[in-house]
Parts: sequence; structure tokens; C-alpha cells
Amino acid sequence: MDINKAKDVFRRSGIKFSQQRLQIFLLLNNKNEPISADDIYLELIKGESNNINISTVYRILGLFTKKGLVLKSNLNIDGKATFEINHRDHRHHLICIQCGKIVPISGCPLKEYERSLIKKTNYLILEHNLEIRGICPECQKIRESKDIGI
Amino acid sequence: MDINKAKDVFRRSGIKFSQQRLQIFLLLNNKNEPISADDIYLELIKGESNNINISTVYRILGLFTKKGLVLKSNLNIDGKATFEINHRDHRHHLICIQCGKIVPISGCPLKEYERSLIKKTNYLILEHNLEIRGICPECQKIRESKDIGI
DNA sequence: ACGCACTTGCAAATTAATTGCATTTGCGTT
DNA sequence: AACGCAAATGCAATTAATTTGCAAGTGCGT
Repeated sequence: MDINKAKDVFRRSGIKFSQQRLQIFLLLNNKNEPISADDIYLELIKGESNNINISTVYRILGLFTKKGLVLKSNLNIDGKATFEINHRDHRHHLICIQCGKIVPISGCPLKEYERSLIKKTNYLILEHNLEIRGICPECQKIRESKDIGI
Repeated sequence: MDINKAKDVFRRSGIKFSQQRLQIFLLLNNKNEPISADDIYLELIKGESNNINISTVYRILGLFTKKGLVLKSNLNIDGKATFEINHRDHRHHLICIQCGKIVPISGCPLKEYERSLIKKTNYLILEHNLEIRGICPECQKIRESKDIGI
């Protein structure tokens, strides 16, 4: 994702361009895991020339969310809300409860199920979220070597 | 769920009995949807003789969660964490985005999928959460009568 | 370069959640 | 049934996340 592409997305979404919006948008595009407002802020202020305020981060995330560019993840990381780019390809995550690593998983196992749910409940199903938690291969090795029970 | 049953659960979980714990436990058992600490507090103080403090509510929810009686739902309702009784039968929810109603759905569509995910990723899968959002039949009728697009 | 609406920074306010400490309560023992 | 102690609660104050008001700054069309 480069600057011109970002400007394009902004224009199409009716979002006025600004440096701060650009930076947050690029950062979110380079992450493939949910990130908190505070972490975005910390990443941006450690970047060389770049300055930004935490309230601006919140405001921009709110704007992006309202415009559908960003999803407010239902995954709260110790009390902080997290956000991620709205990959329209409908992505879920696999989260390691040991090291906190989050990896996107491809495909969605719920298409068929939702159809049956519609029949059963008469709800108009619009969206869902799914997070799966477990222990990644690396952390499993560490656990084995320390002989910790689950 | 009556008082003696609750006392039994407490004893088996190593939880000392108290009025406040009882009330929160009974309330959670009568809800079948996630509820925030604040809403629990509000429901309890409007009850006749009953008084409780919001910090006590948080402390008891923390205790119940630690002991596995209660699950901290990943569903945050405008910025507030929510909690629900740990039905060990592994329940998911269907949420109406119009009226906010939450109904539990029976069965879980992910058993088979998790098995395939284990093979593919070598993760040790421990748990997952799934929330499905849509519009309930009643709200659909209201929308139709008002002719609102989605 | 100019002007105006929109955005940002800053500081203060709000709200959720936590904590320290004095008081109260549950419960086993006498 | 009263006693005593550890644990639980209430209260007030604190911390931490998020929001908001307002003055100053910026993007963008003219």
C-alpha cells in the first residue's frame, strides 16, 4: 500500500487526506493483527519526524471504523479495544494464549452454517466474528521442555 | 437455581458464601445473555433490601471468572466488559444489531473445523468464541414497515 | 497566496476498572 | 448462643482508557 493508493481509498470513502490519517492507515495495512489505539500511538511517535496525539489516534480510528475501512475488533487486549484493517475477504484469527501471537487464518467455516441458521431462526444474518485460541507450535515446544501441564 | 444449589456450586468451587456472591450468581443464572458489571450493579441495587457496591461486583466477577463459574465475554457493550454464566455446553450467541437482543444458539458448528485446523497449523486449539450478528424477525418487520434499506 | 472548513494538539473531563484500608460478615469452635 | 479470626465488603481515592472543548494548524479549491 503506497501513498497514492491510500489517497484513493480516502477519496472513495469521503475521507479528507491528512498526514496522521495516512500514517495510521499505512500502519494498519502493514499489520495483519488487531492493534490497540495506544500501540498505534506508540509506534507512530517513535518514528523519526512523525508526531501525533493519542486523541487524534482515537478520532481517526473512530472515523475509519464509521467509514468501514477499519473494524473494531471484538478482541480486547487487557482492557484496550483493538482495531484492524477491514480486509473485505472476511478473515478470522488464531491467537496463541502463551505468546500472544495472532495469525490470520484463510477461509471461513461458517458460510454453510449461517444458511442453516437463517432457516432455523428467521434472523437476517449480517456478520459474525470468530476468534480461535490455542498454543502455537513454538510455545508447545517450550512447554514440553519445561514439562508444564495444561 | 435456588440458594442451596448455589451454595453447593460455591462449595465445590472453593468459594466462600456471601449474600453478594449469591445475588450475582443467581442473577447471572437467570440471564442467558452477557451482562456488564455495571448492569449487574444497577439491577441489584434496585432490588428491595439489597445493597451492594460496584467494586464488590467487579471483585466477585473476577473471582467467579477465575474459578470458571463465569466467562468474561469477548463481547464488549459500549466499552464495558460483559460476563455470562459458564454453561459448560459451549454456547454461542446470535445478536440483533437493531434491538440488541441476544439469544443463545444451540450446538457449535466448529468441532470438525477445529480438527482440520489442528492438522493444518499444528496449533494446539483450546477454545474459540463466535458471535453472530443480524436482525431478528421482529426488527425485520419494523424495518419493512418503515421501508428502510440495509 | 488566500480563505474556509475540517483536522489536530493539548489539556481537561469522563468513564471503566482497580486498590487500600477500616468495618462487617460468614462460619467453625467453644 | 456468643466468640474470634480470616476473608469479604463498602467507601473513597486511584489508575487507565477513551472522549471532548477549544485554540491553532493544515489541506485544498479558488
